[in-house]
Amino acid sequence: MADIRDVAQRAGCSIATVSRALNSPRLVRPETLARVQAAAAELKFRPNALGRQLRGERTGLIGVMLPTLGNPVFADCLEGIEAAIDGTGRRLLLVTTQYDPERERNAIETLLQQRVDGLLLTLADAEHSALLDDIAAEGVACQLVYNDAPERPCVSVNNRAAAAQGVAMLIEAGHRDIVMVTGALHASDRAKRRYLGYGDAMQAAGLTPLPAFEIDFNSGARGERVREWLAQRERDGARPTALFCSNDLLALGVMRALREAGLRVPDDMSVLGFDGLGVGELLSPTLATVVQPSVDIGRHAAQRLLAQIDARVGATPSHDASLGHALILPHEIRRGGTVSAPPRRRG
Amino acid sequence: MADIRDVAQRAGCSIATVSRALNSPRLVRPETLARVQAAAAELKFRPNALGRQLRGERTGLIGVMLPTLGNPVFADCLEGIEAAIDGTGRRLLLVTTQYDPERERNAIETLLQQRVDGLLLTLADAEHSALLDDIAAEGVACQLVYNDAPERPCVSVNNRAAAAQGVAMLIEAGHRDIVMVTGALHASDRAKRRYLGYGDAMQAAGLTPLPAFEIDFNSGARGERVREWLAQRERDGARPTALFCSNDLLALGVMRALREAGLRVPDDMSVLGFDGLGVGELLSPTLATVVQPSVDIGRHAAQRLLAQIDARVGATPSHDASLGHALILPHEIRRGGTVSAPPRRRG
DNA sequence: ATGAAAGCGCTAACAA
DNA sequence: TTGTTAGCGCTTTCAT
Repeated sequence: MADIRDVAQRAGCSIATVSRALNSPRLVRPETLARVQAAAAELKFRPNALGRQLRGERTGLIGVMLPTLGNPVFADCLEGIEAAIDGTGRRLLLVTTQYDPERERNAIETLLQQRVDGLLLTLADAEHSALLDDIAAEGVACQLVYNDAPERPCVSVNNRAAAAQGVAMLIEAGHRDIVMVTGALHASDRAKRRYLGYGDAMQAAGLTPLPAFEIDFNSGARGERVREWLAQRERDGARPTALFCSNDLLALGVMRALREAGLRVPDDMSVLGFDGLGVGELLSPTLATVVQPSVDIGRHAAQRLLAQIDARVGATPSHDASLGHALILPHEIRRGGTVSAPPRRRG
Repeated sequence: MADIRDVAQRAGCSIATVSRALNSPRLVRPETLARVQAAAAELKFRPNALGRQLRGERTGLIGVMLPTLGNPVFADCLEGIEAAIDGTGRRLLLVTTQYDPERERNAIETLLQQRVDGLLLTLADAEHSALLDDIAAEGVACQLVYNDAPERPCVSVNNRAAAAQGVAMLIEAGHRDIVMVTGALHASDRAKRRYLGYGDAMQAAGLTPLPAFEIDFNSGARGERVREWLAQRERDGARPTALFCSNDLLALGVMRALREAGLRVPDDMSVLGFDGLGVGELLSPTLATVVQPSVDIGRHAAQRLLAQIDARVGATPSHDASLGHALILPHEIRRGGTVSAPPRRRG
């Protein structure tokens, strides 16, 4: 593989000139430029980014850490990120963590070793993460994605308020027995906030919040679990009329379980999701959900990160103060076919 | 940021010893090792991967290029890739191309400049891509993903046979008027092969293959297009009874358009997809589709790539000959609720 | 078991 | 406008 020296030799100039010809063509005489370009082409010279990165101040690398790509909400966000960095000459280093805090630690360390210019992270729990302070201390640009930690640089929706609004919509539709279904609550700060929002809405309507129904997100036997739980509630005469699922994927799984249990949505049970996955609109009935602008979340986070990185040039740390706090994007309630008035009371 | 020299100084040894302590601890006296580790910890030393990569033979970087993450089929594949490289100490450099051949060129060039050890690619059209020969000539390990190019190193299903089998299933169900719906045919070699498979199945049953109905995948007004087309066919008295969509996402969009046009699936029109997206099983009716093992495709491709990379150590090029051809994974027909017998003939 | 020294490929002063 | 040169941080012979 030809290196810059080979090109210099072939073009009959010094390596400095080659470097200039490639990076600042205007600093070199047209004739020389042409010779260099010709030489480079003939030798199929491909600049080694590592050399440049090692030397320079920036690598052009952005580290992205997400829980999983199996949930389209994150894939969508990543599309937004890609869109934002497109044309900036940056590249993405991607890691997924499967919601595992230890993997989060390792991943970040790895990204930092690669000397990324900045980090875009979704953490399992942003509140209790000492990682963030470390990162801040390193002086590496960083934006959280989806985590809404008021005091941190992040881009998200207001999960609590959004959830509350969604549940309020259920209440308005006439529901009083509403249960929130979620993955392991301790594993996600977003789920926790959404549960708080659920509580807010219930109380605001004079209703008593019920304990969340937690099901292991990774378990294959989710349907089974849901059916058991339903049967149990049935026996207790306490079957809810509406389910608020902490995310759309979960909602889809729950709906399937309901179907298998012989319950119709929304006639026997209303279902509300959270995320606003595109597929939700393609179903029939369409999935009612709290929509967060995933692509925009990614896009904005990336834009803020880039601004933060650029600001680091000779700017005082306080200069990017505006990027140091949360950017809360608007959510939206998507009324869908999976929510209707509750069935008339049995008995 | 502390560098290896700082650590050496603090530990009272040379930088060579620090390097050894970090990379081959057994080559250094336990006492020295301890001192180095202590020094590294105290200084929060973080090895600079760029230095190592520039010096060494390998970067540990894998370049991944996919059309989009908006289609879960690729996100799933990426999950498989991640799973395969997990624990190997490699990192992923990710780029999406939106099916744009020019972006493909640039992306690959970029990845090569970063000196990735290997490439995992899904190309718009693998057959007519000179890129691949270039890459092969560079001596960079490379596996195609999803593209089934018999003579290339790739991992995929047999798109033609799989499509034929899916269409055969429609025929068995009693359909004779079957149209294939697809994005721009010229933009994807997979769509082309699936159309060939459609033709195979039709002819095998003594039926005449019909021209494909191509709709712009990126257009927002897809529903409108579908409705127009349907109306047209209606006027001609040639409305098909079944639609074979070249992928599941398209199938979902088409189903929505059908619904909006007042047609019921499967009562008025059967729909068959291709991909086997997980969400397809959650719908009701469940989406009938030709399932490809996306996660496994990714996983296998990554595994083969790693093997190829490892083989490059002092092995003759012919050694990885076994990785130089296609790996065709089994597909599967998922019978779903969106396919039934055709409605009785009108009139 | 450890150290000295030579680069990996590139950029950016500094000189000319 | 161009060339010389000194590294960026690390690994790896080759000595000791």
